[in-house]
Amino acid sequence: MSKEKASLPKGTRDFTPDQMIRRNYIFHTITEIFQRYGFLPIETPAMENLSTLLGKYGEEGDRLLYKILNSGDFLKALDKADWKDPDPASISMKICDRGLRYDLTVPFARFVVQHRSEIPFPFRRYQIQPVWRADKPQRGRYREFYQCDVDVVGSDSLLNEVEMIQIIDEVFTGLGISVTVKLNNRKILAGMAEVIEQSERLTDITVGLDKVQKIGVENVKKELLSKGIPAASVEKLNPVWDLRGSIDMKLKTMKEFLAGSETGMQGIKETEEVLDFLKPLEMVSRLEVDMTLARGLDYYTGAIIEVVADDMEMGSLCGGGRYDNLTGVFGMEGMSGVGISFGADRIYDVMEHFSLFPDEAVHSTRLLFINFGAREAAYCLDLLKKIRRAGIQAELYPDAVKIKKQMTYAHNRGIPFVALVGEEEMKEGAVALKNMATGDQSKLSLTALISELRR
RNA sequence: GUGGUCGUAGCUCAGCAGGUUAGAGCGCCAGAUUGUGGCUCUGGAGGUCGCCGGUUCGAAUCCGGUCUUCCACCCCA
Repeated sequence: MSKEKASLPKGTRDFTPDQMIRRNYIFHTITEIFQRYGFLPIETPAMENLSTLLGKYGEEGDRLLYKILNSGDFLKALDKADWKDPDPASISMKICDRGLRYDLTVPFARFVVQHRSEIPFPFRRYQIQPVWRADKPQRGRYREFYQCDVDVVGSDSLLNEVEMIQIIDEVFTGLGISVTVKLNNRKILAGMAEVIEQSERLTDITVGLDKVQKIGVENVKKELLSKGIPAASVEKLNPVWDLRGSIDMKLKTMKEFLAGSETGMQGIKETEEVLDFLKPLEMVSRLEVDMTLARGLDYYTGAIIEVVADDMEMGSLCGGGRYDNLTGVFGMEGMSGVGISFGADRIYDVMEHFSLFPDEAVHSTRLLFINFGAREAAYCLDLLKKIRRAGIQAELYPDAVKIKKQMTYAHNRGIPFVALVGEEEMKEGAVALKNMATGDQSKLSLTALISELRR
C-alpha cells in the first residue's frame, strides 16, 4: 500500500500554536477597536453563488476566482459544441454554480440586500474571515488569507471616511507598526481622465498611474502610449507627475489641473473635507494624499485608501474606499458604503519582520502535575479541580512515564511550575512545588500553593 | 496567466567536472542520574538525495517532465 505524502495545496498554510497565539493577538487587537467604534459582527459562507462574485472585481478578478465543481453529473450541462470546440471560460460557467469568496465586501453587499428589512441603517458591521484567490503565491501573497473588514452602508457622510482612517491609525499604532496612510479619490482620477479627454480609458490610466513609484514616470508614459492613448493627452498629465510638497500644495495644483472637470473638483472637495475633519484629531501615522493611488477594484467611486508599512516592501496592509452602488447589482439602489480591509497575514509578516509581538502573548499552562501512577493521578485530579477553580491554568501529565521525561516535557513547553505528588506527599497532604526557572523546590499545602501561583 | 528559481536527515545546510557503505551542526532517543528539566559526557536511531522518466557499466550529481518554494511581470490584503 502506497502512503500518501502529507502535503497542502499551494499557497495555503497550517498555523502552529505559536503562530496562532500571535495571529489571535492581531485579531483581538483589531476586533477590540472595531467594537469600540460600534461595529457589529457578521459572518458569511465560504462559498457564494458564482453569479454573486463574477464581474465585481474586473477581468483579472474573475480569473482569480476559485470555482467549485457542481455535484452530480455536471457533464450533462455541456452540449456538443462544448466538446467539439472547448472554451474553458464558458465551460466553467456551465459546470460551476458556486465559488469561494474573493473578498468580504461583495458578500457583505449581498448580505445587506438580503437582510435589508432586519438591518438598522446606517449599518456598521465588521467581519473577520478567510478569502481565497487563485493568484500565484509570493511573499505576502497567499491563496488563502484572512481579511478584517469594517464597513458602513447607508450613509453618504464623509464622517465615515474620517472614522475609517481613525480606525486605521488606531489599529497600526496599537500593533506598533509604523505605516503611511495614502488617500485619493476615484473622482479625482475620473476628473484627470476627463481633462485629458480620455474618459473611456480610465482603467488604463489609473493602472498606469499606480505604477509611477515602481517603474518611474517615463515608463508609465510609454505604457500609456502603447495602450493607444494619444501623446498629447499623456503630455497633459505632466502636472500630475510633478506633484510635490505638502498636501495643501498638491491640492492647489490639482485644483488648477482639474478646474474644467466637475467630477474632479468634487473629488478634491471631498478629500479636503476629510482632511479638515482629520486635522484636529492628530493622527500618529503619516497621512499622505497620493494622486497616483488607484486601487484595482472596479467598484470604488469615491475615497480610496491604502496603507503601506514604512521601511519594508510588503504591498498594502490595508485598503478600502467608498462604493456608491455595490448593492445596486443585487437590486437595491441608492445605498452608499465605505469600508476598509486589513490583511491579517501581511500584518503578521510585518510584525514578525520587526519583532513586534509582545512576549506575554504566550499564555499557557502554569503548573504541570507529574504522574506517578494511577492512585497518585486520581489524587492529583482532585487537587487540579481546586487549582483550576482558583483560575490557574494547570494540567496533569497523562502517562506515568519516567519523571525525567515529564520534566523535559514541562521544560519544553515552558511551563513555569511543576507539582510532584507521590506517596509521601499524599501521606503528608502536601505538594512538592518546583520552580522551573530557579530550580527551587518546597513542600506546600494546597492553599499555600494556590496563593504562590496567583502572584 | 507569462518568465525565472529552489528542493539532500525533524530543522539549517555541506557534498555534485557522474565512480565503493551520502556528511555536519542543531534537534530526537537511550545511558551516566531507577522521585526531578536546563549544563556536561557517552552511545544510538533517522535519508526511495521532492516525484516520474531518460542518458550511462554506474546518477544526489547530467537531461526532460511534474510538483513545491521563492522571485519578477500581472494584479492585489
